Amino acid sequence: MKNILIEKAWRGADRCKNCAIRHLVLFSDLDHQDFDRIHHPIDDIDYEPGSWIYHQGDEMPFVYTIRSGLIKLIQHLPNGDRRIVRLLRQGDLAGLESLNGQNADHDAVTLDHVSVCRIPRSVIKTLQRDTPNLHDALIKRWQKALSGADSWITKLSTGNAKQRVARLLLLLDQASTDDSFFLPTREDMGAMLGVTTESASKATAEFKRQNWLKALSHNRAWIDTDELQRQFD
Amino acid sequence: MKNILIEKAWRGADRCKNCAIRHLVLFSDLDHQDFDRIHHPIDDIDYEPGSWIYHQGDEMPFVYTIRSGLIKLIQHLPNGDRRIVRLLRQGDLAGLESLNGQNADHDAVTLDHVSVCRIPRSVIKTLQRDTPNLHDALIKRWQKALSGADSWITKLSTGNAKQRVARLLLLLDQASTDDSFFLPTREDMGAMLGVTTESASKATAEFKRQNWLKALSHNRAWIDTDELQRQFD
DNA sequence: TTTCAGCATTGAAAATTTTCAATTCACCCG
DNA sequence: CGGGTGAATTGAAAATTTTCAATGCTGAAA
Repeated sequence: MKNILIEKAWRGADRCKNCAIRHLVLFSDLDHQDFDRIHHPIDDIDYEPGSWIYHQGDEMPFVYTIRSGLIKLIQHLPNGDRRIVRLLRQGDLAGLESLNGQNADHDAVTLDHVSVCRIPRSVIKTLQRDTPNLHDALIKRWQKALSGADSWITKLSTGNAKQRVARLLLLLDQASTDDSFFLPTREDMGAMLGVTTESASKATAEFKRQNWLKALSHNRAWIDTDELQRQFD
Repeated sequence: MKNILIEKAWRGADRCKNCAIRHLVLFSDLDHQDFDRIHHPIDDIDYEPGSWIYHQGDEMPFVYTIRSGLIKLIQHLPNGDRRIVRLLRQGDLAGLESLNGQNADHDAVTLDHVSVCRIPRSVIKTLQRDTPNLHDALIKRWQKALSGADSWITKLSTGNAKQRVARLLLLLDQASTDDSFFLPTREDMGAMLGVTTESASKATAEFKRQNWLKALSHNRAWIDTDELQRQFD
């Protein structure tokens, strides 16, 4: 049994070396020698849309590199209110707080089909001791998460409902590689913006009427970025 | 001239060794040998209330450990709107983004009398190469900043104006060591909560009428935490 | 093809927030 | 002690958002 696990571990680290998106993920700067230090299984996992990766309060033995797809981080208030506080996409890390031994700060829920690479905390800890490159990579993730959180406050939690929806659409569009982008449900939009589902819907519908937003296939949309920017900046 | 600077540098590092709040600041885990690596001046600086420590967009050659006092981080939107996105207090780091070579993400403005310890980025970079302890300390600061940002979103940017004001007061009270706490201006409260100055004022005044909030000396207040929690949680 | 379930949209009334214009308050200064 | 200044508070009207209920739309299942 032990052998099987170790075998799996090595396969895991080997996969990392040849990972197609390695330049985007956590191990981009490691060299071959570094990989040889990894003695714990790193697994690729796929999730259906709407899957819970972990729950707020869970113990966190893993950190997750997102290979593809979109994840929402939900935080609950004692009174039952909840906000989506961040979206994670390719190259981001979910469960950063595990590295400090903390329990999960959020629910992590997939918005579409998501593929992650699940890394035991112990692997990070081990590598951290000897590979400065990993430090830098981690610091960069932390920095990115933090500036994401800041702009979530200034862009998505400030101004009236239409402004917020416009800024959310612009952010989603900007983060997308092609010219369409993921359009969340109105309920999720509301939870991101701190407004009701109906308010999110009213703003969205208004933008559609103005032809500033066009729904394409399921969950995908296009926007007139210039016009939205001009109107709501 | 060079000698003067180096002399100053040694004095700086020496001060750190004997710093009264060293357990709270960035260098808590360094040993004597580590301090000997510091060859750049670390200065103690005091600021009057309302001083700008740096401006959004500034190049950032320093990171600042807060020894005492309270700092607001302000972020501006292109349209001129602005939000206070975080408060920093003893032991927190301002200008984290400097460590990635980025320009300042915020204005940092003192709310009361503030004393900081200004550390050149180069010192951190140098120490980082050789002292794993500093890594951990940095990671912890980042983690704290991030979870602060998250709860800013869920607690201070969600719900109606009264709820937000109540949660802000509870946070300020909780962070305080004695039984009074720093009560910001209504304008700053508004900028923290994403509501107008008047809305912040109306909620605050209402709490005073209910005797859930009492203004003490200038800028200091007391709250009935149980009652505020029960009412607005 | 029809039906159904789950979103999305809409409308109207109620509630909240903003806006704008006074006051009022607290404190500093001469 | 009186005046003056900046912040805080208040009130009323306008604007926005929520609430609640109804209706529409779309894709998947039968």
